[in-house]
Amino acid sequence: MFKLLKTDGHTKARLGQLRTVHGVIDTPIFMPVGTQAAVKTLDPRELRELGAQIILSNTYHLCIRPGMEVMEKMGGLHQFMSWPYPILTDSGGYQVFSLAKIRKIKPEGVSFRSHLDGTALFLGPKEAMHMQKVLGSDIAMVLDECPPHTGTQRQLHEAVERTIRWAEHCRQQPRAEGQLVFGIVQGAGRPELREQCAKALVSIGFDGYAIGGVSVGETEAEMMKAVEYTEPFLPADQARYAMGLGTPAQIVELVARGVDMFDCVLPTRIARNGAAFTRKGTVNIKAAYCKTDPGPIEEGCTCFACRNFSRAYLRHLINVEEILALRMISVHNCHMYVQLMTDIRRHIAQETFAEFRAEFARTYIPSKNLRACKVDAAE
RNA sequence: GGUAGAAUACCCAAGUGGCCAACGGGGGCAGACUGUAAAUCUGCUGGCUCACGCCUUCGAAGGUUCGAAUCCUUCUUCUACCA
Repeated sequence: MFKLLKTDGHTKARLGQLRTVHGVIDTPIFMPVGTQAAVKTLDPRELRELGAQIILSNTYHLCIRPGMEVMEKMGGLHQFMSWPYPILTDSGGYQVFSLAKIRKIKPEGVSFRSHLDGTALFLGPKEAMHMQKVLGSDIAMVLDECPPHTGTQRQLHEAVERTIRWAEHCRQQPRAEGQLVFGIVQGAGRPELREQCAKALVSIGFDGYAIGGVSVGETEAEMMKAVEYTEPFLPADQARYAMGLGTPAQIVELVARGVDMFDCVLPTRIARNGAAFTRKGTVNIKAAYCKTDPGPIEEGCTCFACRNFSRAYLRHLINVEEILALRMISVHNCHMYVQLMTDIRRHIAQETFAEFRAEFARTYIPSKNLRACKVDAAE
């Protein structure tokens, strides 16, 4: 259950705690993504050392491999992956949208084919909740429909209607002991749909509310708008979770808009592609200028990678394709995200969050792509 | 000493008269990545403008031809075999 400890005086930022079966987590919080029962390249000890309190995993992927029979026999996800701390599982709604090409949406769920071997699968509210019960996650997500943000008004409206209906069904399903269930607000960039969806979910009543349908190809400005259209309709005494977001700068902005929970593949994915997040922006460790750079990824960082290795060494490891490079940059990036959240919480507690936000916006240089979004936002 | 073969951009390597500034790899450089089908994907990689275009390249020097990396001559270097 969520406990709101403090609300920032100048922004909508909140300080809170969410009690789950496997422990209490502090919000605002970042959840590293462990889609297939592993945060790519990192082991539980490393995750714990860098400060991760909760991780995310994915029902769709675990359903395909190893399958729920295995998960059940192995005693659930925590035991299987040796992570005795909180876990949030996504329902698989996003995967159905993002990778199942041949899919048929029906009132009772989605039939589609596995991206691996084409096996015919069916995922409905009942299946999604049952699998998450088997997994034994601390927080289960309802099955939602996440349409492309470019959808027509009618498509988006239907997706919202279906998402609400499925949410009702999910709510009625049996769940694991103490498992929290979060509803997911859809509605793309349409204020009226966001409002409709949020209100309907709140009236059903969930343990927390997620804002979905973001980071699906829209601009940063549109993404912020989607959150702004949704947040006012979410209860203040419940956790709000922005699904799949975001960059460090976006997270700071979203916290200021009242979001408590985040997950994003960027820190781990970008790490494997040779780039690191710092408080000043991303650093491409592959880049030539790191060739003889004796400094750490980020000056002053206390993560294992920065305490021990130079950029020059990490760049070398990338060049010769040593796996250690991917692990160390993943350690750093996750540490950076987790540490950012710790700082955010401290600043909210000390009433200095507004200043922190302004300073961050001033000093963090986003990538070119995101800079384009900033220009977009200014218009 | 003789015979045969080979020399292509940073490296390997295709190309054997015009469609060649030259396939494809590698390497190098740059960019992308947002509820992970991602240790992935995309672009650039002779020079100048960096658009069109122009200029200099395929061991070296000559030659044949309207036109040569491609044909001929000589030279240089390397490889294999024979002495």
